[in-house]
Amino acid sequence: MEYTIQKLGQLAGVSTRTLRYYDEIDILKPARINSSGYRIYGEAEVDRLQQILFYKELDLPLHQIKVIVTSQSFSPAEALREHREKLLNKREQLDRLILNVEQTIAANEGRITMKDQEKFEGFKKQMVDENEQKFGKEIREKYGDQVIDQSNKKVLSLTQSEHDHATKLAEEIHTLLAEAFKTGDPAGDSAQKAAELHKEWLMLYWHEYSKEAHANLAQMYVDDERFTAYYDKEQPGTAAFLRDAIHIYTDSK
Amino acid sequence: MEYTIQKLGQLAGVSTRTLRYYDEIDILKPARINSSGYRIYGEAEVDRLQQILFYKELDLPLHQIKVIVTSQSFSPAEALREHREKLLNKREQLDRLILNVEQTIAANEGRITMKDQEKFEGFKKQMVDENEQKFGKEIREKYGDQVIDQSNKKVLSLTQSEHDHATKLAEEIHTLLAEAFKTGDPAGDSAQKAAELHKEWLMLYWHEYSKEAHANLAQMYVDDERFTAYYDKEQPGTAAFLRDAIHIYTDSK
DNA sequence: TTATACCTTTACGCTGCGTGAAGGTCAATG
DNA sequence: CATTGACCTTCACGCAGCGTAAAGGTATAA
Repeated sequence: MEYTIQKLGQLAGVSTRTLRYYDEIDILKPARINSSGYRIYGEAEVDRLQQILFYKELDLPLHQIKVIVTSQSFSPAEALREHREKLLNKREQLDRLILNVEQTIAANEGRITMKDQEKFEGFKKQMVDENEQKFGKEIREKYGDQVIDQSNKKVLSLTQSEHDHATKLAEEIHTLLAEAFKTGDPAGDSAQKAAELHKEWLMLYWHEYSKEAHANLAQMYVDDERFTAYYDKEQPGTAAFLRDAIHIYTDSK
Repeated sequence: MEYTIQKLGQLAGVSTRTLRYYDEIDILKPARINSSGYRIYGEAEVDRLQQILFYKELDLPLHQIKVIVTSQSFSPAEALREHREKLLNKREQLDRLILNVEQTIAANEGRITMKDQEKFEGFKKQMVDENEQKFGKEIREKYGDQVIDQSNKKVLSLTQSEHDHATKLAEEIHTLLAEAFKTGDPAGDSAQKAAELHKEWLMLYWHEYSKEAHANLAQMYVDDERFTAYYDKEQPGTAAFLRDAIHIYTDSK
């Protein structure tokens, strides 16, 4: 059985333009060209087109489909698994997006309040930027680009309620820490509670938690004067106290 | 505070190319152009850019964002709600896709078995095409384009297991119907069971079920010789019998 | 003065076709 | 036999949202 371009198109449910395009990008060539220059397709081409359409339904890009169908020895399993990962990521992202859209609708009938949403968005970006400027190079050297990029991405993808949560946590930590500092005991209840909240706070920004990283960060609070200044603002010695509390906390777990 | 293009880009986390593009499509114009032809942005532009980026995070297309930010009176709520619908559809589609990919991986280590998958895909398309050719015009006139397009889309998006299910159902219906026909009683147990299975089968292809539509279809089985031929193939009178059974079934519900 | 880091416009590239335009071919019809 | 209509062909632009040169002007510090 032989098919002209339109016949094949009808059979498979694709346009003639699509078939010409597939010819152009060498993913499906006609079996032969007749004396008038018409494209003639045979059974083999029908089979191949069906393969192509099958993978296309799985939303694979054509250049990948090309690899799969042109090298018959190639195993599509790995490509599909990889593709599956991408789809899962896409869905996660989509879920976040939907949540954000819904929150926006609910909050303001869709209108951004300059005082809130905008500041919020601006704030997140500013935060990432500031962090980059302040600590970018050294932290990137220490932890590698990937870790930092992931963290930045996580910050930017925080929803407003998550961000509010982080802010509240930071306040609680501050209060608790001031209280604990008075007792002078980094192993005490309030100090340990502060360390735990600090871990919770961290997990909003880091994509994975480890005791070691947490302990390291605590040490950095003392080593780096920019951090020290932040924590010692009201009570000198608070940064060191927090470090001790965190170290006791991470050791005890 | 005034910003050059790069400053603004850094502040907001977008490329200079993006800002030039936004200028080009009239979505964000600089406050002024200085004597050297440089774009100079002010606070108002920062605000506007933040709005734009906010909506962009919600994945709205730029032309829609343009409408929202250029007409300050316009309420974004409806646009967002509409957008939300699209996102939800997208997620549904994505879920189907993931399921299909996973099934494919599980079934064959990703390789298509020509005898199964291909036939399957081909079959679905053939089915839709055949239906279009046979009944397209009259059914479209009767039920409207939308209903038919939706139904066709649903058929094409069936997963293999759903399709297998449909096939099994069709077989069961046939067997049951032949059995019931012998009793001659369309209100009997087996005939009513057949009608119920027929409803279940239908719901795989129709995007919504109604008793009226089901009853109408049953009548069509008798009125239209193409259907009648199909059901009466082994036992003349089966189509009418099925119609009666379905009518009793839909009336009793 | 020169290096370097900015800035400008212009324009092609990417994906997967849809949609003409301009022009041949084939089969049936007046 | 010429015309009609339904095919076919090859360009080639358009779509979204920029990335990425290329080619050249400008600001600033060494």
